[in-house]
Amino acid sequence: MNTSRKATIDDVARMAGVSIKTVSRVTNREPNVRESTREKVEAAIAKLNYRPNISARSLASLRSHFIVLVYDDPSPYENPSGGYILRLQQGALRACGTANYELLIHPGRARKRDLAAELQSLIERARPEGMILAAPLSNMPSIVDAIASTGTPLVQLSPGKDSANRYSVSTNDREISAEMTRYLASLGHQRIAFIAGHRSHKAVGNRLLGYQDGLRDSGLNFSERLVFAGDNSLASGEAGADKLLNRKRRPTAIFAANDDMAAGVIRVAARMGIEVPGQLSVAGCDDISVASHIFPSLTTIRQPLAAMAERAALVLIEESGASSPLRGSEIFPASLKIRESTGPAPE
Amino acid sequence: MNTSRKATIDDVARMAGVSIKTVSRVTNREPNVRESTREKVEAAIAKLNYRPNISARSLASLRSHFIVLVYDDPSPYENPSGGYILRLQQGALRACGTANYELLIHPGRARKRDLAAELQSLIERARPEGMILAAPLSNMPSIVDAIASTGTPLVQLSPGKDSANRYSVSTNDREISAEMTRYLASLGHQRIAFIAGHRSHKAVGNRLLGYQDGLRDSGLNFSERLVFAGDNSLASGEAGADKLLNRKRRPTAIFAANDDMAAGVIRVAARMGIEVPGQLSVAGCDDISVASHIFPSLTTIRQPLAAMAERAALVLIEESGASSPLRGSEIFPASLKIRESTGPAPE
DNA sequence: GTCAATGGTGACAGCGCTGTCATCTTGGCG
DNA sequence: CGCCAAGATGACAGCGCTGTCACCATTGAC
Repeated sequence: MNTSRKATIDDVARMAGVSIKTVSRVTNREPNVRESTREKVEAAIAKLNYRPNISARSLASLRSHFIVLVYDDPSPYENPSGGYILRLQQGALRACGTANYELLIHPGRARKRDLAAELQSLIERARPEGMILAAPLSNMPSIVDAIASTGTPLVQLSPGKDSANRYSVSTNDREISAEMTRYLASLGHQRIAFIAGHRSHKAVGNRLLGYQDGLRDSGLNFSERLVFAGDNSLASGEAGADKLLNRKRRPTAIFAANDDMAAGVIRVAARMGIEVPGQLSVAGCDDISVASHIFPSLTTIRQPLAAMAERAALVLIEESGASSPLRGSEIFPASLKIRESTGPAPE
Repeated sequence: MNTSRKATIDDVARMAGVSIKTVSRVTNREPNVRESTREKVEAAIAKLNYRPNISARSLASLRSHFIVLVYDDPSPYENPSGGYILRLQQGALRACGTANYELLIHPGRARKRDLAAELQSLIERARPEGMILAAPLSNMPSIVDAIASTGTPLVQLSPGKDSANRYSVSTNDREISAEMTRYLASLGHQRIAFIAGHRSHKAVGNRLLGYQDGLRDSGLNFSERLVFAGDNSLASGEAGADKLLNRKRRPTAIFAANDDMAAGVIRVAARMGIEVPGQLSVAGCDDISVASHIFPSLTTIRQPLAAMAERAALVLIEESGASSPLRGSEIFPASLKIRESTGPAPE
């Protein structure tokens, strides 16, 4: 439309016949503006197509109107299946969109020594109003402390210790993993193996506990020999499957702590000519896109990632300005997603 | 460390015994600063751990020091495999990182009527220095024009018409698709089917042309009957496979215009008991994470998406401030990624 | 009818930086 | 040794907005 200069608050004020402060009050929904005045101002805003300049606003108010989502930059050889992060982004963006905030995404490399310093620098330069920290970064004390020390409100997307002075949004990993295990047991499986994830990922650790709970609930014994220590990667899932499926009494079900590893199991089974789910049931966790794209499609656990991230962003936006540090925790329950890869145990 | 007030340019100037303008010169790498002065200032910057405030800088300079990456928000039922976008993000972020820029990601819904208005509003509020538009948004004139009308530098991540006053970074879709087709022909395949993508996606359209080129190069005839019109989704790949594989003389190779559809073909083949690649070769395009996670892993075309986005960001950063509008185009060649899903034609 | 209490509004000083322009140095050269 | 151009530096006015505080206009209580 117009390539000319953008309207400023002065233009609006002049047109509406009020002071710029009153315009500011209207755009910020502050109280104490007479209805008729508000309407005049809003008309001028509409006519001029005025948008407050974000930089000026941030500078003047010390509120930047944006938050940062930080996650571990998935290195190509580790976990290229981006469903996880994308869903987090979607959720956070949803919250930002309705509140007129912007989202800065910031992939950090957990392996990098100075990620903490890097984040501090980002905070100092840009002054975000809050940060959302995704797992596994959210489990790393050095990162968490670095952010906390700047006073930036922080929401961790991982199980939080209630004691801590933090806010955390997480899912019921342990309970839902127990449920998955019980589900497999209810199909008649007696030897249910588990491929565990990387140690540093706390949520993934909880899944092992849930697996054990589920076995106990179903009257099955836990055996170390049915657990393989993976590292979240497809390759480690294949390695685990190789080992577990070549045992003399092989498991009839394998529950992997994430979908990448479960996909690895399915690949090995296909290569070995083991029918899934006829001879082997496979379950994963996370419901990343791969889960529904492979054959047989993967029974898995769907975490409400987008909802969790949305909530995290909302907490930051709402509490922004509050003086007391954020604390508390919320659990968003996950659900089983039964697909093709699980079925009754073979005779 | 310090929870106290952040250092400002005044603090640095005072400590270094120079004016704030000189500090500004140093942080912006402007010429005409004596070496010894520069060192004094840098020492002060280091000691105070000073970082220029982004908002203040944007406000004063009208340069926001950030660029926006806009892409079509993948609706859950359309293409949940985020490898595409994630790789674009990685590339753009790489360029931003080295240049000390920030990246704002902005998923828009192509289906939404007012995406153009939404982007204009974003531009007016935040004044990005440039925008990177990913396909298929980059093919939509309404979007492109809306951005162009604001004067914001724009790089399209899709084949550009040379005539246009735009900058585009794209890949050699047509040529590489021809190469894939020739590769399949070289394996002895005579009936090579093609599952086309959604019309609106220009790059995907080019792949059909490439397929035809490849057939011709290999002395094979093109037949409409071997082409199925998909829509980029897994489901449409399954539908295409269903149709193609139930023909009396079924194809021995299927080349799908993207990996989601190729994954669909593999799923259908597995369900029908057709061996891949023994009885059917399958090739995809994009090399999203799914490609390597399924069994058999997918032969596909790998586009240098990250490199393309990195280049796009770099163009914007470098040209930012230039008065003449950005124009030109670059081609980043893709490569075949031969994996398990293709093999010699059956007898 | 007077006086507080409250609601509504505006003047003005920054927020931390960069652009402009004036001023002061320096070094090269006749 | 003096002069001038180029190099180096600083003073200062904003960028467009919000926070503070002062002020005026109502209103209701007495």
